[in-house]
Amino acid sequence: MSAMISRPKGTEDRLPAETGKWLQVEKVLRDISERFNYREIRTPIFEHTELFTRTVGETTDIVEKEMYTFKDRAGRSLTLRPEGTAPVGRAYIENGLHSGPQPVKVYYIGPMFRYEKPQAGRYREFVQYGAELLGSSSPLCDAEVIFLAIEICNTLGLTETTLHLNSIGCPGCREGYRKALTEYLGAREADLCDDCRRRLGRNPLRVLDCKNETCRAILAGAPSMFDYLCAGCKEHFETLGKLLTGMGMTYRIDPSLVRGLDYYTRTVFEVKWPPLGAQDAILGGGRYDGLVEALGGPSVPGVGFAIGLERLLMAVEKGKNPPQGWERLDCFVCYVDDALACGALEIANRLRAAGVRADFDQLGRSLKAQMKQASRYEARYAVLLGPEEAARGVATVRSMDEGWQREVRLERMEEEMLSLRQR
RNA sequence: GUGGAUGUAGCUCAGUCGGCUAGAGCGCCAGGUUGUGGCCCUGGAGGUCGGGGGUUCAAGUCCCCUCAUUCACCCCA
Repeated sequence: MSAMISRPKGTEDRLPAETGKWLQVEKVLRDISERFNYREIRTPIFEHTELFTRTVGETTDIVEKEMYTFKDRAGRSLTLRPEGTAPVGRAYIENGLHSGPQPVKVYYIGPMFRYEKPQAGRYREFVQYGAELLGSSSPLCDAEVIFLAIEICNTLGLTETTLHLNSIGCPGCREGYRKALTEYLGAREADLCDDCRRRLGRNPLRVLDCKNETCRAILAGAPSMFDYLCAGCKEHFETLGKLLTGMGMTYRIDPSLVRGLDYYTRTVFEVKWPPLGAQDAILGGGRYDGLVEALGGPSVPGVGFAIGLERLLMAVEKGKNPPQGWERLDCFVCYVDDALACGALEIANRLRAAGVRADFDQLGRSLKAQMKQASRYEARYAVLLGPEEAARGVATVRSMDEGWQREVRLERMEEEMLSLRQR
């Protein structure tokens, strides 16, 4: 045997035993999205690197150290997408969706890639579901998108979630706040942790969510973003709050919620599910009014969020109605000697054509072993085909659950299995 | 990038103070029943003890290095 090749760090094989659960969760996501009138969009897995450096931000962790960037054979710099919003913005412009009816409401499900050190709930290849609403700056949209997110969680049985909400203002008022914060922190620079001293020069807002104790103490007296919000941003935030409350939703205003992507404006939010442990944010999102323009399109606002499906699935499995993810086989066709293998294949194929989930032995095993296999597939029924029955044009149908068995004419087999399956 | 934990059969794990040919349960294959699954019984296959080096008469066990996995920090989904 040659040396074994293992999967790359931070990736996962999804085996048949679990893909059923994924399909179930994905189906819920699609159904709810369509009900909210979001349509699926599929964009490339890789994009020009600049798409992300321009929108996500040069100083963010994602761009600084987490991107899978490579040169193709023609020397172009490409990047495996680390997130889904910028590609949607690009596609929106490139396909002229801004010239069609607004708003544009889309969702996606697909793999994202970030070069991080893996741990529980964090992978280098992970799957995100995302919903994006472009073309309106109304807080109604923020509210709808957040409601959609919570609706997904509730439908999947995740009721103990907490919604964290904040406003980071527009570029205008954020600049004022940034100055004030930089000034305040600059005066206390010596007491900040190493990380925060570095952040101070590059991206001072990031100091806000530092967990270091002394940094937190310093931040307690720091100026608050809320005092610097312009009239428009303030009104937007307050209206959103009223809308959420009106929909019966509870949320926590969390001034430390900053989010690690530069394109966010005004609303940012996160939904956490504490039982998950360290990586307990199952979804996050916000408003991005400058994104489309930054990509060379018209000035079009947008708002959206993304769910990490691995985390969502971990939570759902710990939650109230975990997906079972395995469907029983309807019928396993057994044959008594090799000469009848062809007959078994024919019966199985006829059942399949009739819509019955059917299989038969392909290893030439003993009848006993075939029955065992039928058990392993959790088949509801076994069909036994022996020489005597074959000669008489019948086969034995056995209920694997109840143990009874009876003869059925071969030409009636589809009909019989279909009606048995109804029970 | 930093720190901790763990690497023994397909899976979950025992393996004492360094000492025979490295074990169990589950799973897999076969037989017990020449045409019948689950339960039970019997047998079988399956291991470079992550890899490399060192100490020793002797290493799964001790030491060093390395790789991988995992958890946490950072950050995020």
